[in-house]
Amino acid sequence: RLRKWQERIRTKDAGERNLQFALSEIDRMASALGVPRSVREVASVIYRRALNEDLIRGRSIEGVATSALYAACRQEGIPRSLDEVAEVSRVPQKEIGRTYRYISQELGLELKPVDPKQFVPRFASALGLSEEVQAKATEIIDVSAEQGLLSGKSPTGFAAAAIYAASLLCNEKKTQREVADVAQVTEVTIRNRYQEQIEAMGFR
Amino acid sequence: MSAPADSIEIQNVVASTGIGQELDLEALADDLPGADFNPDNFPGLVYRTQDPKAAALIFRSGKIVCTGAKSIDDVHEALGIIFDKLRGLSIPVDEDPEITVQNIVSSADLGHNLNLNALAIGLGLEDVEYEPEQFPGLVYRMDEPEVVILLFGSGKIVITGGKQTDDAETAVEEIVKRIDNLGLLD
DNA sequence: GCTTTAAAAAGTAACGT
DNA sequence: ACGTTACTTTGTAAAGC
Repeated sequence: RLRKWQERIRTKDAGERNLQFALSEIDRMASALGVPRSVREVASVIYRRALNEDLIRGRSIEGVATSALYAACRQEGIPRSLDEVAEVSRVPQKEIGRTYRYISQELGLELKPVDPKQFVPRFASALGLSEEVQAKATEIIDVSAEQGLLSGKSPTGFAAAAIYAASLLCNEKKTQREVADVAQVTEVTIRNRYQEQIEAMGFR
Repeated sequence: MSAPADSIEIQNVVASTGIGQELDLEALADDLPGADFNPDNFPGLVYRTQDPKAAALIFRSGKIVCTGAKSIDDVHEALGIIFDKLRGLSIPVDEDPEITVQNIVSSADLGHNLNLNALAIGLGLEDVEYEPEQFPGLVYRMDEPEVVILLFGSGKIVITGGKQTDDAETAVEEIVKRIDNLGLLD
């Protein structure tokens, strides 16, 4: 009756407010990450799909919104690392990763593993490196991945090492620390990947 | 020729049982040397056996979980030790409590490096979870037998979720077939 | 969902020296 | 630049929040 109707309206209003909140959060995080409007739209679509499929029950709105944005970046070919996404979200990285795996599975997103090459332009320009270095880093990634060195390795660490190696080869040297900072990996990881990659390239 | 199935090693067996008798865990914690009991953290009392090495979680209801054993025989041996310890404390324990194996974790070596990127696509993205930013292993859920396999670039694998001794062997033979059919066994 | 227990795989990280 | 320790993932039961 009246009470039931009021509750429906209240629920509908609450749902509407939650959706608006999620979409505004996606917008805020997307701006902070500097991703184009198209990615925000893809993220919104993923979030609405998750909402329609009732995937938010038992999860935080912000967690699903962040994961939707992370997924959208990957789908559009301009991935952000979980670290980078977690920096602009109020949700812990671990929860973002777990929620991403869940919605990705449930919505059948079937996203391919992140390609380290997709980080090269962004990391290289943040370091002020030339197109030549970017091309070299891309080549190093292709060659070492073909030789099976990529399996199990973090895409950001793999890209960081290739950029470090390329900066040396092109006489535009950046320190391991500088590269590590923009890629958000440790110098140890860059060192380890770098050693394998220069060997794969036939350098030594 | 060493078949991958021959490299299978059981690493951990989880089993549950019960003594058919309620327990006073506070008293048991005092009477069992080496027992860990922190009811604020967890309702179970933790008791470790040395030979065979295993850990038991003992609950107020008398139900017991045994984990860490390297074989099903070790599970029975470790629980036998615990049953006798309890009887030694004048606690009545059922004659021959039923022991149910809940999970067997095994490792194996396929003997070839694996291209996990190609494998993720080949095995089917819908059945695979491969997020190297979060974990270096590819997670593959197999329906028959119903187990989960973790595959690594080195070709080493982990099989978990099985309840029968031969689940791991069946799973290894099956995954080798599937990988080979994809032409991804180098 | 979480809490605890065990074990493997390999990568990454954070300590201390 | 080492070495050590510890965390990530999978599965599983138990009692209770």
